[in-house]
Amino acid sequence: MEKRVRVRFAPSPTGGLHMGGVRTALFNYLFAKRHKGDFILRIEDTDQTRFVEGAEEYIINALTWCGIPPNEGVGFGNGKHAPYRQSERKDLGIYKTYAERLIESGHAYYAFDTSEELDEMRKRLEAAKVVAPQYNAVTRQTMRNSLTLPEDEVKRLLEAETPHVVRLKVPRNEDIRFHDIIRGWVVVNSAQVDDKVLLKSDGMPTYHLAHIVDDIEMEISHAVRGEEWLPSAPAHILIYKYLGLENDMPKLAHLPLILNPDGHGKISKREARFPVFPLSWQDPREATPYLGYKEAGYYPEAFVNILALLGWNPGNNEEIFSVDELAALFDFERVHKSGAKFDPEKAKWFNQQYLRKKSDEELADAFEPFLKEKGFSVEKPFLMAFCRLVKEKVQFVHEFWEQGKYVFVAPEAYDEKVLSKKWKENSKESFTALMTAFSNLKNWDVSSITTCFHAVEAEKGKLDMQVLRVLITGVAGGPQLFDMLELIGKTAVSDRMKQALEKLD
RNA sequence: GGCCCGUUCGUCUAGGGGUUAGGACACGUCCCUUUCACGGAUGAAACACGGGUUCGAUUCCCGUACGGGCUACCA
Repeated sequence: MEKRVRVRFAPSPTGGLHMGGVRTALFNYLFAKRHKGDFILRIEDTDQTRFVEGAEEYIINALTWCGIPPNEGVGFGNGKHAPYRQSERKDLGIYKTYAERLIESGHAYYAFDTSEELDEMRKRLEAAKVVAPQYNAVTRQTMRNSLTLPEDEVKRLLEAETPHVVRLKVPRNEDIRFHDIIRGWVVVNSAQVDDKVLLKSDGMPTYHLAHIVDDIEMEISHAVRGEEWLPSAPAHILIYKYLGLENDMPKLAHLPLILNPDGHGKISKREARFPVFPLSWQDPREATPYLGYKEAGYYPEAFVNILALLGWNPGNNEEIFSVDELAALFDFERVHKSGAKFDPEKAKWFNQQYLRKKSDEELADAFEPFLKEKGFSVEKPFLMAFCRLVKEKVQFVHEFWEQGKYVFVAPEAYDEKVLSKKWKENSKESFTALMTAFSNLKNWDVSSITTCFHAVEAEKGKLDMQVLRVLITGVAGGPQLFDMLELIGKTAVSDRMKQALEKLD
């Protein structure tokens, strides 16, 4: 019988959760949904030195904003496997029990080496032209551990509470073979694996031990994580094996990384030319906050959509998917092996697709605060009409201002390019006639404006619409002109034309 | 350096032993439009290289190159 699908997202609270992390969370969420399983948030706070205030809360908020909330875990309700913070689980003695099991079966040992001694060992090896110095089957024989020290000495050190770690005893030369859902079979020789620290001298487990213990205890069915974990997977396989849990271990899936658009490497927060965090992140150690996708004007649906298509796609030409649609389609079979460079331009396009689906009312409500900030306040129906007109031109709500501010403010300058090309000898006369005709109009709506415009043209000859646009708005482009005129209003249009015609000869 | 993973247009990708190698973003052109967009059409643009295997390889295998990851008492 297949195990119930239970997956986890297990970040460490060492900073803001960036988009790579969100993508990992997303794939976990999607997979859980698809199989009607559980999605768990576990906080891996085993490194006290890297703990960052506010990070955990940020992670919870970010997942919530993205619309991919876990249904179990820190911040999302306790299941029967609480607690979900590793620091709390450590206090329960969970990890120590497993570490002791490994020691008893001879697969782990105590090591008393100080960090100075470890440094010395590395230096010595480097001097001897060893390219990758590591604590392993060979070097452990020269170090101070329960494998080299006399039994009574070890006992004495332990009783004296001498600082020590517990290390995994990795065999010297043994092929470790494991299966990854995305990558297939991977084989690594144990000579490449060092004797990983399982329990640190402060009593905390390392990631390597802790995640295995928790995945087992929490009945995790699939361990889905970033590709950066692939090299340590062989050590993890060994731990499962030595614990006798090979058959209970979760299936492994290592996700491809999200890479920087132009430069190299995985995406980093320093890149700064586009947001890397879902929500703005203020690191307590830094002065300036990082802008998030939310603050940049992205819809969470768009953000999630973008992320979903980085390293996965449904196999057809469709690109716009809601989270629910993604969940119905998602499959590790279709997850790529190679990393994907993130394209900020396409990200904007995605947001535009979602913006266009919004109603005029939603857009008006969203834009209102921006307008207010600029010092304007208008009736809702007016703002809705405004949004209807301008929405085709924007990718973000805040762009409504830049793209349509002339509806609210009379222009101070007029597009030189258009005027130098299209402003003719008789332009002033014809547009003055148009202005007069406009001011005599009884009804101020698109059809009256259109009729009036044509009537003046019949009398005075062709009137250039782009010139008219420039006279009213100052700029060469914008939404449907006559609709704009209607919106701006008869009085304002007349005033603006008058002002413009006075400035132009 | 070592180990591991990868490699289709600039980017995200579809495809897969025989295809005019498809789509999307960005870019160019045209149509629609008395303005501006949207929209539509269209163009340029890719199988990293070298060896195999095969009647045939972009697709399978091996090398090379390139890219990425890891190489901590960090995750």
